Amino acid sequence: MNSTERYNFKKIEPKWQEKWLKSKVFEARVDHSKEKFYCLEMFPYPSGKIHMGHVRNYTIGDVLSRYKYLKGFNVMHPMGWDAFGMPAENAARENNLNPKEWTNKNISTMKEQLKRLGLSIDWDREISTCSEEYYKHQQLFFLELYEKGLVYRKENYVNWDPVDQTVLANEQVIDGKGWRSGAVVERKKLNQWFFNISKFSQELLDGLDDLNQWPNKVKVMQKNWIGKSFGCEIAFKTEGDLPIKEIKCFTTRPDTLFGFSFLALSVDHEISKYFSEDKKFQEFKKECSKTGTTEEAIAIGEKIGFRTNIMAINPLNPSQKVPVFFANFVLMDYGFGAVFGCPAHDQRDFDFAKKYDLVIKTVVKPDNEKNDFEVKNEAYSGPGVLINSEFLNELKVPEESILKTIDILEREKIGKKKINFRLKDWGVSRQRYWGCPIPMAYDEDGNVISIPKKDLPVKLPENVNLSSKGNPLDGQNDWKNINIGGKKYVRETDTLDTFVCSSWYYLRFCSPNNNDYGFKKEDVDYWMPVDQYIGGVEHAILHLLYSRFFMKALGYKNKTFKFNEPFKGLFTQGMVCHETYKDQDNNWLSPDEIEWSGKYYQKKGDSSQKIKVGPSESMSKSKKNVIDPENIINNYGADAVRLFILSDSPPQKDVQWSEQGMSASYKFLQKLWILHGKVKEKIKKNIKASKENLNFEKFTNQMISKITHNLENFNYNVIIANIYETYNFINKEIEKNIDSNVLEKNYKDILLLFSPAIPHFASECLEDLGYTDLVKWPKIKKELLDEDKVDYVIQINGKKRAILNKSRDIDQDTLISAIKSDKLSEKYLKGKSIDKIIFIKNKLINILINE
RNA sequence: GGGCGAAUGGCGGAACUGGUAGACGCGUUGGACUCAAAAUCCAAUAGUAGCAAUACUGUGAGAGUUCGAUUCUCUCUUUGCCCA
Repeated sequence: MNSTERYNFKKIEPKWQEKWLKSKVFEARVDHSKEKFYCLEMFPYPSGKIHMGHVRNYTIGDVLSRYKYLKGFNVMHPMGWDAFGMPAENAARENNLNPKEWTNKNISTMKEQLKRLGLSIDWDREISTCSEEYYKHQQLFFLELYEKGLVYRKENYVNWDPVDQTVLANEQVIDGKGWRSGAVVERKKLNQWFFNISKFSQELLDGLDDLNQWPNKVKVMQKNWIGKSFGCEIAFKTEGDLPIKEIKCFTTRPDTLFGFSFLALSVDHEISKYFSEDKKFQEFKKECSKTGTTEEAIAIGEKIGFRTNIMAINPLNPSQKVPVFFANFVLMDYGFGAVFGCPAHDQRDFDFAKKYDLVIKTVVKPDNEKNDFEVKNEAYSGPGVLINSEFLNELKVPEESILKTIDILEREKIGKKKINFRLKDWGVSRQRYWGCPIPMAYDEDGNVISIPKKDLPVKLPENVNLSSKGNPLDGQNDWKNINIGGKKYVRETDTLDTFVCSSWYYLRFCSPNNNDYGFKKEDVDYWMPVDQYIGGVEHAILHLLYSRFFMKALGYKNKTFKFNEPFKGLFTQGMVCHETYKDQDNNWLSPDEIEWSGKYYQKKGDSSQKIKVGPSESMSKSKKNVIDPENIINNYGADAVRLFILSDSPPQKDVQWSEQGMSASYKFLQKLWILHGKVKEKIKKNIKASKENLNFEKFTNQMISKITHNLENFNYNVIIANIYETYNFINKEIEKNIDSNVLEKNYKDILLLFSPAIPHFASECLEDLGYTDLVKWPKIKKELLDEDKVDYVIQINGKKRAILNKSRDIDQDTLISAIKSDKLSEKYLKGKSIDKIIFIKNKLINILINE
């Protein structure tokens, strides 16, 4: 090598990538003599090309894997493809392709792109969820869960797109219309398959306590999603001309029962059937569906009700009878689809009562109010004391009041203590082609049977007409009509939600080639749980909760895993953002359609078109603020991209893409390369010296300590700063006379410290010095960390006045006399008396004087 | 509406357990090299005053605890994210 030669990543990066692949250094094998480390990033959806979000996600994971590898762990760092899903089906329909071909083509493109990032992946473990080899195991799991009673079928309301003849997920309904067809979405009852995730509500909640390596915010989100509430089930007796004698409600505030002034029902409540002939009720129902059924619409929208002729009786005060309403703010999903209204202490009930002129009776007063306190302009939902509640008066709200009231209700057999969860069962049926077939069938009477396990997998048929309306599998008569044991059956034509595929892929990575079951127990026992899982926070709830559920469901009843939770550590990285640009007609422009004129941005080659620069937002195709990683890697190389994507922000926060930052990272590697040449030359000179050695050793040692600490804490942006610091230091120090042996040893350690972030570069430099097979993370020499001289901060009355470099471990008096002999004394202490001295060993002294 | 965070130079961000605020990078300015530009190198860069040494102010605002607060406590403001 010649030090004047530029660092040629185009030659060097492919060289190392090939080397790593051929020598299988990243191949993971069960080895009980070593401690394992399972590093997993959320696997990508093969949409076509990788994007910057992937680059960031996988770079973060790679830094960690490489570090753990050097630390001596047996690392497993696999990669796969979340390959089923709608985009493939849509793309295939639009371009008249086969989803499988489309998907596999994307996979091979993206795989090549990922390889060019130099990731330390064991590609022998690659899996794809759309392969039979994968989904056949999933079908078996489905049957196992079915046998355990964790899978069932029921009728449920869905968002139905009447044009596309399909079910839409909530997020596919935009302003009440289908995202693709634009048709007004209907509510429709459909038979669907469900996973009984709510059976594990309490377990899923309790499990969160043990996940101390998860971000707190994710745990809080899951906790809220599970939504445990403690309360009471109350049966209200009713009067009226309907054959209904009581209505059950769930409430978390039974203590406000004396403030009861109406009972509100969901329009889907079973009682609604008695009103099916009532035109006014039908109109009301229609009105309700306009405002939408999401809780958001309900919270913001107007509360409306439909008054029935039924009256409900207050169980604690039978002389009180209140009207029963249907109301748009009650959801059938929550409790029993019925709530009792206490306007004084619930804002929603308050608004409703005002509108329909209902009684507002105050039953809770804040502690600092008198007994005649009355709720006036808004509901009071805070703590206090019960009033106007007869035998409940003076109970403390909420500590005493709720439990005491429940006791009374239970004694009187009016109510029951109850825990309610918000978490609903997981509907897994999708009326789609490109998914895992559900291994079930129906006989002529509609009775369900499961496909015999020996007949698995239920393969997806290949040549399917995707342009038909509705579920393409419905039209596949050859495929759908089957014969089991001489009897005719029709296959289930729905496929599984793709979240099912991603709920167990982390297990498959442990035994990717095991043919007769989804995994091998001994593999899973060794590798699981995932030590570090890395991905976007957008999966904080669904994917992570489903995976946790799946683990528990597989272990339920028969199998026991050595662990309860699939992901021991979780890290959620931020998004990659970029400025947005619009021309004067408000059309989005991509960064390469614009240029800097010297004063403002203009359209390339058109100085008359001034560009409006918008805020930096997450990269998205619709806003055209996307930077294609492939171009960037071609121009700057993988290490430079890794360096930049790590450098600018802490990994858990959003990072702002900048061209300048990117090119600075590239230039830095060039400088580092030149420096490497200088160091190498110095090493070759075989200098014997001792004078400056300690300096270099101390610095290296400090860097080992800093970078190790920062790696352990995901401060990856600081690691990059540490690399720059190291460059600055060596670049100055190298001018001095350094012993060649010492230089070589320490510089080798420094290159090792660099290698998780910029692996190609570091490997090349190490090889250039003759180090080819290094798997040892440098150790800190404790004795070098302690300097024999220490900077003491000298404060006078809490203000920093000087820094004195004195011997380590000196006592207070020695330091004081040193200060007194310093010019400091003349300036600040002369003629003043010292009141008090605060002395912190090896750090600081604070002298308090009389001014 | 509820929950959880965040707020530090022109910008992104450092600061281990309360103990030198602003590491590192970007940008900007000045200089060197060059016929010139780019690239590269050197230097400066929180604010105010000053030629300077230096002094004072300063981590969203206000209070509190402390010898000492970016860090701990309370109130407020702004903002982000999540559930809706």
